[in-house]
Amino acid sequence: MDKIIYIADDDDNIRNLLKSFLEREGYIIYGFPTGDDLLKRFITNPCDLIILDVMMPGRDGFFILTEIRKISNVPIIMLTARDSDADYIEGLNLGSDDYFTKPFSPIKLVTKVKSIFARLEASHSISVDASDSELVFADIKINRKTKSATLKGSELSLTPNEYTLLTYLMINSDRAVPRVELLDKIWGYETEIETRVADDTVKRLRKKISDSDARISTVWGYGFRLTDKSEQDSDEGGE
Amino acid sequence: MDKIIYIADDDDNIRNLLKSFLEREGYIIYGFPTGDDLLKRFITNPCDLIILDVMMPGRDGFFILTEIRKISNVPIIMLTARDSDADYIEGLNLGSDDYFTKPFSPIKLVTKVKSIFARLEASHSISVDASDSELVFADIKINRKTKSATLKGSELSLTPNEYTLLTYLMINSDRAVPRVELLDKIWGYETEIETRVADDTVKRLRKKISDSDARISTVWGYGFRLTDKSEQDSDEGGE
DNA sequence: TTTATTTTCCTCAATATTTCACCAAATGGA
DNA sequence: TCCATTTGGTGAAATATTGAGGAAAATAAA
Repeated sequence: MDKIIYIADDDDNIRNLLKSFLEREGYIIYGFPTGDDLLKRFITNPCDLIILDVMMPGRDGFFILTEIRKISNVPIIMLTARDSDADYIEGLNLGSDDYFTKPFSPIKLVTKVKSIFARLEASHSISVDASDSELVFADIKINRKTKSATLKGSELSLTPNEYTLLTYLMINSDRAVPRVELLDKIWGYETEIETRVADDTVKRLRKKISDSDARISTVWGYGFRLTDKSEQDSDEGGE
Repeated sequence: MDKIIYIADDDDNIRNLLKSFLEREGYIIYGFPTGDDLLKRFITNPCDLIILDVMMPGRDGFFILTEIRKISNVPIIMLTARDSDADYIEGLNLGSDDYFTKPFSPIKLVTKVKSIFARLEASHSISVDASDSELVFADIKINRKTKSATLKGSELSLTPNEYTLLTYLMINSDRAVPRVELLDKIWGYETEIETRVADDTVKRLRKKISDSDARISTVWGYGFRLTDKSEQDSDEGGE
């Protein structure tokens, strides 16, 4: 019911325009001036649909689209000022659900949004957002709606950075995450900056989840990876 | 059912023409000679639809349109003597729902008005009174029809802002609500403004519901969330 | 108008969080 | 083995966020 939609567009007018039209339909809208802002927020607070402008300061809509597609299959609608087939194809290939060329009719976009949700409902995929809102790894659970994390059922009190970092590691628990990627996604450092903030946060996080079966293991010279103690016994308690 | 429509146009003939056509459809019509008059009235007495002439003495229709859009999503139809694409685009971008160029057919305008209302009805939008008129969380009840709140059965006397804030938190009791969302939805601040009015209202509200099982807990660096003292151990939201 | 109520602003204090500096320990390569 | 580099630990400094009290401003009521 309360579908949440994120919009990234550097043009305030467009953002507010879409916002007012979509809010009138009962959706909850958040606007972001850049795709990076949206992406960062999406990691900790997934939404039900995304509207992305292609031309934006910072990294463009196609880049953000691919980044989001790595971690979610949330419906994405692209907006562009240009009207070339190449763009259209690229957007669709990268995984966008639809494509609007500016200037566009807000009414039509609203209609599209509604039809996307209707399609999802129809395919009775048991509430798309529900599956996204809870993350589980070993004995750790994260409820992204309430922004809370629990370890063996009891509340883990995490700070904002710790929460975001753990969330990101859990989304990507199938791979090792490079340190620069964490600095990019969580701290927004796009260039290589000499900083150990990520290590600091990992350090504190490790302390807080020390009772867990999950651990944040170091990938030397690269980054970190979530691992599960109980699945490690191949070379420990083997005998 | 009795939809109220405001019309701003400096031309008496147009106003009366539209008035008679729309009244014949059962709508209640108020005419204003300038957009400023309409805006002033709208602030205290919102209506269900607005028809705005672009060319008017005082501030023009586009200006009034943006002003209204800051505070409301009410459908707006623009009228203009000019017939340029630029106008059309600007009107749509600023958030008008449709656009008529003088001279226009009153019949078509009536049709448009009806279709706008039909669309709103169809989208079963979460109009304030639509779904649940009564909200309950722990020992707090809110009756949205009478705009009253009770705690363990006895009347809670809330000020307008407190009432709105509590209502919003109760509607969204399944999730943490960011501060910016409150500022947007309740105070209408679209951009990020350095203000602590939300905290102030939360402060006063907390004092008033201090005897309740419900509490407004802060989500550090993010916002607030309604929680229930009596079920602190496991708080898995349904969705 | 005056008065009462409500809202916002302001400042300070109390916390919570993040970052940094320094050094010890661990790692991988020659 | 040594050496350069990376990582982890401790603790303290620098930042940020929130809460409380009360004053000022705005709003509504009388």
